[in-house]
Amino acid sequence: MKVSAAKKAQNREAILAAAGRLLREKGPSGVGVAEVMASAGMTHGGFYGHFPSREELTAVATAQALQQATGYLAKAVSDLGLEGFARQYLDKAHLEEVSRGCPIAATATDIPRQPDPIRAAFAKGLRGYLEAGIPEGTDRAVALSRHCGLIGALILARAVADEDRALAEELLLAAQSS
Amino acid sequence: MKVSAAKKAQNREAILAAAGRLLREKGPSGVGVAEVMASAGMTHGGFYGHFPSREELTAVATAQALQQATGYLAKAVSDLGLEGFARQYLDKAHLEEVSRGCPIAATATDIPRQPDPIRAAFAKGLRGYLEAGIPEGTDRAVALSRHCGLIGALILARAVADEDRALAEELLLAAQSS
DNA sequence: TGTACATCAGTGAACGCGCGTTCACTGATGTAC
DNA sequence: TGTACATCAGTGAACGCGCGTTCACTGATGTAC
Repeated sequence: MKVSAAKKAQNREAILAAAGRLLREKGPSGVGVAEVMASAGMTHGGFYGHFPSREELTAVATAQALQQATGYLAKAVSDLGLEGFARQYLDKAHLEEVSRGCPIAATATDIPRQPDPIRAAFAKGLRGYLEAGIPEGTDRAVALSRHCGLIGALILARAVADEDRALAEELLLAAQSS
Repeated sequence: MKVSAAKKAQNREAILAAAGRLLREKGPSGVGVAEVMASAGMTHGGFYGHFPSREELTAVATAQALQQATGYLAKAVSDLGLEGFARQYLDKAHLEEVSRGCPIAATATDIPRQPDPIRAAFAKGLRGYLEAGIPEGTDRAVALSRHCGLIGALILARAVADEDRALAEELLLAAQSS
């Protein structure tokens, strides 16, 4: 059952959207062909008409996720400044919003174990993200360090959120005021 | 071929040591029964005489790794102060020393996806680690925030170390003087 | 101290399951006339 | 505009592989006498 070219493009977007969600929820090795395709409303066999391999899909999804995050960051910093962004980033709601939240905090420790294309996509994406997160007139090192603190706090808070909610919220709050 | 009780205890330690290494290198789901046992000089079948399941081994290895890190942190903070520890923690050498380096920076984003016992071991271990990392007379929130920054910087630096070494080193340096 | 025997730590084959990938097939699309 | 046909997107069965777990077996340990 062939589908129209427009529908095929739409299916590719659905696959990528599902991969982006799974990437954040389960990490790069949690992006499974069968689950992604089911989540996009198809069966697994059709996957290879869209991407040459699971690895390639994961790399594209990684690049896309970091681009989305960069766009969001750039807008927030320009609208609210770095500290305004920090307040949003460290909001308690971000603890639970894993599947559509920051892809860096969701996957960072998995990256060194991934194959080349995924690591490359992440490295390129992270550089773009950080460059976009340095407001005019802010010292570069200070801003970089600030982003390390924000991302680190969210990662640690999420790691303990289920078992030690108090510590999770304390970390978010502590990182808020630098 | 039964072995002596002393040898059995020694084998258990070898299994745990191998698991601790693999935990840091490949994450909690990278602690595989066959690889751990081979690395400890045995075959996989004997594993279940030491631990009831792969999951239980991973939980014990996680608890042990965080205890080791806490011991190291406590000593460094008492000898060098928090900023002295920070300089050691952010040393370039720590980028490569994954298998015997900080287990938090090696596994943190994997933790929310792990089963209960592993998450519990991590949460308990992280609280202990952080409490041990607040020097006398230092504001609690400031110290917590500082640890978020250190761990976040190492995680991000490692994520890009292979593809963008300059950024990796810049992040370590930026986080040093925060 | 020496001997006979029960115990049990580790071996390696086997099983079930999930997952990435392949492939013959189907039937709707879109093109050539 | 209508018809005939080639194309090709998606289906679902099948394959190979790795991994966690089980189990019958072996032979060294350590205990009872």
